[in-house]
Amino acid sequence: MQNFDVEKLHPGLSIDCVIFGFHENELKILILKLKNLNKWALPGGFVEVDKDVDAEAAEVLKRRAGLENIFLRQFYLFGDVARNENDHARKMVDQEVIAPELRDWFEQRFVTVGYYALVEYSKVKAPTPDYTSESCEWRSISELPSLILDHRDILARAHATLKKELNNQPIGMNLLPDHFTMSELQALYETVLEKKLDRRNFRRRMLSYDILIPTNKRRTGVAHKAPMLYEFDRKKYQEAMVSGFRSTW
Amino acid sequence: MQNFDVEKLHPGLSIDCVIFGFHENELKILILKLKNLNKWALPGGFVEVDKDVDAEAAEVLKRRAGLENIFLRQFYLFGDVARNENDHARKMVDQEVIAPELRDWFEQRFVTVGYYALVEYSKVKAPTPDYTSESCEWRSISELPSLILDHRDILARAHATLKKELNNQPIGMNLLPDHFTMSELQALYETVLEKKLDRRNFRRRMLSYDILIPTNKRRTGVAHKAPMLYEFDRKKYQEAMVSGFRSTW
DNA sequence: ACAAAAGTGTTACGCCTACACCCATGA
DNA sequence: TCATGGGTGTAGGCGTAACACTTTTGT
Repeated sequence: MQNFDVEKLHPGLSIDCVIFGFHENELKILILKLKNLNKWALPGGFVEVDKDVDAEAAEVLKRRAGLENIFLRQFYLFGDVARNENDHARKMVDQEVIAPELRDWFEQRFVTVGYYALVEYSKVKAPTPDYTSESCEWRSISELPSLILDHRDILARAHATLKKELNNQPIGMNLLPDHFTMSELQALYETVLEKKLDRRNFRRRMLSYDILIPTNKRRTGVAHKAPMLYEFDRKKYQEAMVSGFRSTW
Repeated sequence: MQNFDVEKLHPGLSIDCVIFGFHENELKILILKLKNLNKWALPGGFVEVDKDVDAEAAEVLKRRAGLENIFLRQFYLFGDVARNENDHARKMVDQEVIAPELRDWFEQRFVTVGYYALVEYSKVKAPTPDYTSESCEWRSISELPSLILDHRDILARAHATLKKELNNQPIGMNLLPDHFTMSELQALYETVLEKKLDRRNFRRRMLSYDILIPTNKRRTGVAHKAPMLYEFDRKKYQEAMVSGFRSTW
C-alpha cells in the first residue's frame, strides 16, 4: 500500500492519460487493473506543486510505458462535479489500495486533465502497474472492460480529438515501427477513423504530403507481392505537425 | 476589499476568460483594470467545490458582461509552475485589493483553465469590474496595455484556437448583430484571420454553407449602394457547429 | 458626374473520386 | 496456377482562385 506525502501535491488536481498503441490492426490503449476490484483505470497521477502539469503527464507516460520524448497532448479538463463518486475513496480504502489516512485526500473534489499519447506498441516492453493496480495491459478500445469514474468518457473524447486532428496533422510516427508499408499506414488511418479508405487515393495523398521516404527495402516472408517499406522524414513530419495540412482560409 | 469564504473554493484552480467582441472592424476583448495597479487582467474567477468548472466560467461571463447562453469554449489548462509570480499575491495585499488574511490563499500555486467567448459587442451594456478592479473595458487586441501574469499568452492561445476553428466551424452568431451585411461578415473573418479575402469568393463560399438567410431589407443611410442584410439560420448554424464543415477524410 | 461599394458571372486549374489493369509472391 | 495483395494510371467532376463588368447610392 502506497503512502505518499500529499502535502507536496496540488490539491484536487489529477492527470489521466489515454496511451494509444496500434497492433494487429487494432487501436489499443494501456489500462490498469485495480487491486481487489474488478475495475480498470486509465494511467494517471497527481501533480506536485512545484512541477509543470505537462511535465507530470510526461512522467506518467514514462513510469507506465517506459517511454520519453513521445507525442503527448493535453486535450481537455474534466471539471464536472458529477465525475466524483462518493464511495470511490471509501472503496480504495476498503480494498487496502490506499492507506486509511489518505482517505480525506482522495475524497476531496477532483478535476482531471486529460492527455493522449501515441506510442509504438512494440517499444513498450513492460507496461508497469502503479501502487493501485495489479497489472497494466494493452486492450483494444473496441472491447474494453468496465472503467472507473468517467474514464470511458475521457477515452471517448481523446479518440474524437484524435480523429479531428487527422484532418490537420500527420499521424504515424511513434505509433508505427520505424519502417512500415503503405498498407500498414492505411490500416492505422482506417482504424482511427473507423472507416475504409480507397487504397490508391490514400497512397497518392500520403505521398503528396511529402513526409514519407521510400526505402529500397521490401517486406518479405509474407504472402503476396513484397511491398515497399517507408519511413517518415522526421524533419518534414515535425514541420507538418506545427504548420498543419490544409487550412481552407 | 473583498472577503470571501475560501473554504468553499477549489484550491489552486482558477478560470480566465477571453471575451471576444467585434466593433468597428476590430477584434476586442474585455479586460479589467486592477485597483491601484497599472496592470490589466482577463476576467476570471475561482471554482466553488460543488460547481462544474464550465458552469463557473459561464458565471464569469454573466457577471462581467451580463450575458447568458453564449458561445463559451474551454480551450486549454495553463499548468506551468512559472506562471505563478512570487510577489503577485503580496502586491494584491499591499494595494488593498484583497484582505491580508487571504494572502495565503492567493499565494498557493494556481493552474488556470482558459475559456474563450464570442459575444455581441453592442449587447454588453455595462461591462462590470470585479472586486479586484476599478474598471472593465473593451480593448482592441492590437493595442493592449500590459497584462498580469501569463494573460497575454492566454489571449494568444485563445486567438490561435479561434483561427484554427474557423476552418471547421462557422463564426458570427453572437459576434455580429442579428442583421448584418456580407461585407460586415467578411470584415469579421478578415479581422480574426488577419488577412484579406476576395470579396466574391467569400460571398460564394458563405452562401454555400447554407447558414445565411437573406432578408429583404437593406442597410440605408450610408454611402453607396444599399447592401442586403442577412441573418443566420439558427438551426442550420447550430448543426454546422456540431458537425463541422469540411473534414477531408 | 463621379467615386465607391454592391451584386453577378466566367474561366482555368488543381484536387479528389471512382475506377481498371498489370505485377509479384507464397501456397 | 491461382488467389491475394501491391503498384500504377486515368477520366470526370467538383470546388476554388483569379479575374471584369454592371448597378446603385450619396455627395
